[in-house]
Amino acid sequence: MKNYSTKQRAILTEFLEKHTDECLSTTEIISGVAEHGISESAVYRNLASLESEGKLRRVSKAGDRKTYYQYVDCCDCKGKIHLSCIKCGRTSHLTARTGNLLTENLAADSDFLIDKKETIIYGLCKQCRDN
Amino acid sequence: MKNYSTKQRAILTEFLEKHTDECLSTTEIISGVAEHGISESAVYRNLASLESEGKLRRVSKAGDRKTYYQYVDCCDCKGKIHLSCIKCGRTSHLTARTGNLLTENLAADSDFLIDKKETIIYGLCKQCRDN
DNA sequence: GTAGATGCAAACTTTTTGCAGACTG
DNA sequence: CAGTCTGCAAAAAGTTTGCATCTAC
Repeated sequence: MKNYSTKQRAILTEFLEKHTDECLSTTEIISGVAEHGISESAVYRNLASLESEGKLRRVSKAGDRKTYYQYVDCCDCKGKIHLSCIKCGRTSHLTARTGNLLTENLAADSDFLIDKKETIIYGLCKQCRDN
Repeated sequence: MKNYSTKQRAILTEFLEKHTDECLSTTEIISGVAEHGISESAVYRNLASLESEGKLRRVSKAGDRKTYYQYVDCCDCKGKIHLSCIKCGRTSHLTARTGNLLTENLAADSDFLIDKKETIIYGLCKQCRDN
């Protein structure tokens, strides 16, 4: 079963790429692309397919019952662990050095093999901490 | 608005404590306590309240659209970062040493203040990696 | 031409809410 | 007694699915 490149999939992907490293709720995505001509069901089907391809990650926020998605297919993200601010929602990346050190320590301490793509470190970014 | 200690809240808490560090879906929780006499709505209300007290964390699993909950109020969990195996679902803890090192590196690299309670590191545990 | 994808509407599932009665402190 | 919580049933929200039609390759 291969993917056809349809207009709808392109619109959705373009929208997600514009919002790389932001967490978007399903509702936001649906209404964000609706005007360009995609039905709700096509959005759901494409989100599921992008997720299974590993280009999209579903995340949940504390104290909020909605489903959020984050596009993680950009080259910046490759092999990097995400940092996500619980206050402003913005995402950045762990430096390779600290990431590698963590990977090594996890292996040494607990024989645990980290999945960098799935892991998100939550906390406060510099700006939000200062305010 | 203070919490009354009701029979239902006690049943739910006891159930969750029995499954510390496991991820339970809402459905599993509801059916797990139903026989002891709690309505679905009371479960939802108590889950929400435990979550807002920080005793419970909502998590989502890749490729699965359900909502999961993890009880993080046990003393073992205090101040420790969780490791969660994406294959078997079991959870363990990052050693204090590696946790502190990570905290320091995050502060030094990115001025990022980690929230240990919210952060989950995903990957493969020793057993699952070997099989 | 065929495998896939889409839109729509209906079916489901999950979660929230209103309300009267029951319980806690 | 006042403030909360519970169960139930109804409502709302979120997600999936069947089907006829359309599109990509």
